[in-house]
Amino acid sequence: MANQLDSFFSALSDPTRRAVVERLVASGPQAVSDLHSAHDMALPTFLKHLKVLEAAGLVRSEKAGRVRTVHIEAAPMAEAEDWLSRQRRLWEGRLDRLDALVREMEKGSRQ
Amino acid sequence: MANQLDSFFSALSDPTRRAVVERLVASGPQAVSDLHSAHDMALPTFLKHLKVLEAAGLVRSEKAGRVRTVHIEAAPMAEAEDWLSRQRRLWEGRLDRLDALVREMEKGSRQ
DNA sequence: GCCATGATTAGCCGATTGGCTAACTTTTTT
DNA sequence: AAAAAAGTTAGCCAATCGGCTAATCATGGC
Repeated sequence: MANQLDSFFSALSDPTRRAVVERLVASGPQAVSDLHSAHDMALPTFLKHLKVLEAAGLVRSEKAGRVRTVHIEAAPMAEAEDWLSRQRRLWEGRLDRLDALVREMEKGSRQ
Repeated sequence: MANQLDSFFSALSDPTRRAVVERLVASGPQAVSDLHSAHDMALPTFLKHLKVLEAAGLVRSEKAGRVRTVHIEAAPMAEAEDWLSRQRRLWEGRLDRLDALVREMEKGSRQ
């Protein structure tokens, strides 16, 4: 995937993966099988989701013995949030200017 | 797509579609072919992207004569932004509690 | 009335996605 | 040493995605 935003948004477009992120944020680092236990799918399928999250940089993991522990990497989420809020601010700016224009026109037509 | 967030994030995971959103936010409503002119792909391909955006509720369009004009629908973007910022706040809250715990432990070990 | 313009529909194609099972490896536990 | 637990790898499958061309429809200008 070319852009960072591509893989971030794409990773978050799946409800299983958002649930994993939510759980890691809410309850801290978890083992793969603990995370898996909340989802009704085969483990290899679930592992693929984790790999997508890891490839997007949203999550990291370390293996100790036979247990792999996964934790959130919150920083990249800020990037997506920034994009969205930048668009929102631009959009609100447009509305303000439109507003001003309307007021200007009303003032003009008032005499 | 089941969830609203699914289709929002999925719609925004493509650079062409983000570019369309950016342009509509920055420059206001545009005709389909005006939007298309900025992208090096066949018109039917581009139309599919617009349909994805429209299905996600990020964009609306009206046809007048033979021209279809597309405009942004900013409200749904707030939903994705909210999800992200909620996660960030929860995450920061965890960090704060962790911080407090570390300070507590340091205080304990100090005598 | 005809032609150009703007958009749309239908259908093809290869790559990716999200699911599965089966088989295997590595580490603990007994 | 054997068995159980935790992951991992390989490979299959159907559905979706993002691209294309060709053909069609609808409207506007001449």
